[in-house]
Amino acid sequence: MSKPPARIRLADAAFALFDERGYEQTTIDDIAERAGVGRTTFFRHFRSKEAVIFPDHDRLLELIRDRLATSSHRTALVAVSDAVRLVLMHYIEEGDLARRRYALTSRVSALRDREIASVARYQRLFREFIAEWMGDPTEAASLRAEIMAASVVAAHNHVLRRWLRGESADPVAEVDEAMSEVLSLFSAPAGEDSGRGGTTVVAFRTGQDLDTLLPALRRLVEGGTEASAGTAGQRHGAS
Amino acid sequence: MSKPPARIRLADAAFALFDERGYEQTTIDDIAERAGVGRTTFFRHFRSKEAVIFPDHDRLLELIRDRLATSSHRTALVAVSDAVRLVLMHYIEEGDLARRRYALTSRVSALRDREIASVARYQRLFREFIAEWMGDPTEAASLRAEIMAASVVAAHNHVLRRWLRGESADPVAEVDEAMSEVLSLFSAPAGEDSGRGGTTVVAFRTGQDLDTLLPALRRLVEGGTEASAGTAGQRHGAS
DNA sequence: GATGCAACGGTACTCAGTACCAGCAGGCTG
DNA sequence: CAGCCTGCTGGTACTGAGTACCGTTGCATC
Repeated sequence: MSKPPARIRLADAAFALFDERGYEQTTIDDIAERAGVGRTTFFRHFRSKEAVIFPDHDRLLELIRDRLATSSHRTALVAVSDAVRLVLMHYIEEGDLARRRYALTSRVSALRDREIASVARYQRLFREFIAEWMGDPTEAASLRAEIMAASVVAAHNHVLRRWLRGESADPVAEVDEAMSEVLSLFSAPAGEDSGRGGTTVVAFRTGQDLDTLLPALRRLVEGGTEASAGTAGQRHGAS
Repeated sequence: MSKPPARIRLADAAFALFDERGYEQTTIDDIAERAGVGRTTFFRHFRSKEAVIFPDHDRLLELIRDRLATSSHRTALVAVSDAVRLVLMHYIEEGDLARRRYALTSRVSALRDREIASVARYQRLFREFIAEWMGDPTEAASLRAEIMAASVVAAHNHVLRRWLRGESADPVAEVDEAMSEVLSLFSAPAGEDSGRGGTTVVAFRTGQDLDTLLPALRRLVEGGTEASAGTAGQRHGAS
């Protein structure tokens, strides 16, 4: 029975001790001692005490970056909502470990903050990707990119946390659903793939009744391209 | 010329030293020494080194909580997008101090993480408020609350950061615009305040042409309440 | 056997944060 | 005036995270 490598022993010892006495009550010396290694060895394998719990967020971030770089989706939002699945998959593969980590981060605010900071890095990556993809440097587009990224991340986190709490049997299906919810939020009122025979109706409110604005509606539908939306109502955002 | 209180002197000294040598290169002893007080006094006024830079996030959070508790808006989203203005106002009142802090948080990742954690607390508050307000414990509603909170916060941060970077002359007007952008995202396809004489058109795509679905449209508009949306198209989310 | 290399353990240090104790000014009461 | 309480202060000593450096051991290679 050869001992498992030090890195594994350290992680195991850390989780065990965190469970037994709590995070703050456990020192690096405690962990190293239980793992049967020196204190120095701990820091050789993990940059910090927190890093034992979040080992490969950096790697995951790189994975996502690659996925985005090589993705060929029709819209930036689809590409992003595809890439974010990598995170979910990663957690699911970790299985029980991810849940133990969740139990810890729920109790220890320092760890929760650290987790949040990691998530913010994904979100930033997404925001930059979307903004670049849109190639529209206006303020409105930039705002929209920000909201899109935030929505995707929020939806993902929602599903992830449900799964971590054991409230979801099929997180993959749920994340699909959540992403389509997000996509529908931002689906452009007109344009995109219009002119393929269907009808796209723009959502708006107006003081006029239906018959009054019907001509404008008809003009919009038959016009095909987005062009003259001014007559029918004020447009919000959207490409 | 009597000296300003220790708390002020400490904050001034801290900012000055952070600018001169950087955040990590400045020790608490340095700050205390320049402020002309003992090390102990520093920790009496600020819980930690980071807290010198983010003095009153807790107070602000309470302010927002109160605002939400006493607000009487028509929808949760309006209440939240109103409450988030408190944050913007607070920063604007701080003026140049807020900008110096921003310059610091941009460079020092530890501070950036801390800032992000604070923002996450607002977002959580908003999420809980919206979820409670909706009173709908279903999964879909919970997801929607999460996305709403994230969108409001993202929109706010976008405007705030623009102002902090000196790119915005009128952040108050911009935040109004940004919030109305968010509101329009989530404006319910039907219902809410219909039947008051205006017209609310539902956004959807369909394979049929406009004339075919016009009767259904008309029925929706005249029906007043939300009821039979099924005939016209598939509905997404919403109350 | 000599060489290079990778992982390890130990010591000593800096610095953030905590705990505890002691001084000192001002206001209040007897 | 004396005594006392209170708020603010400074000092000292401690714990624990994280860093730097050095010496050792084990192992493979030439």
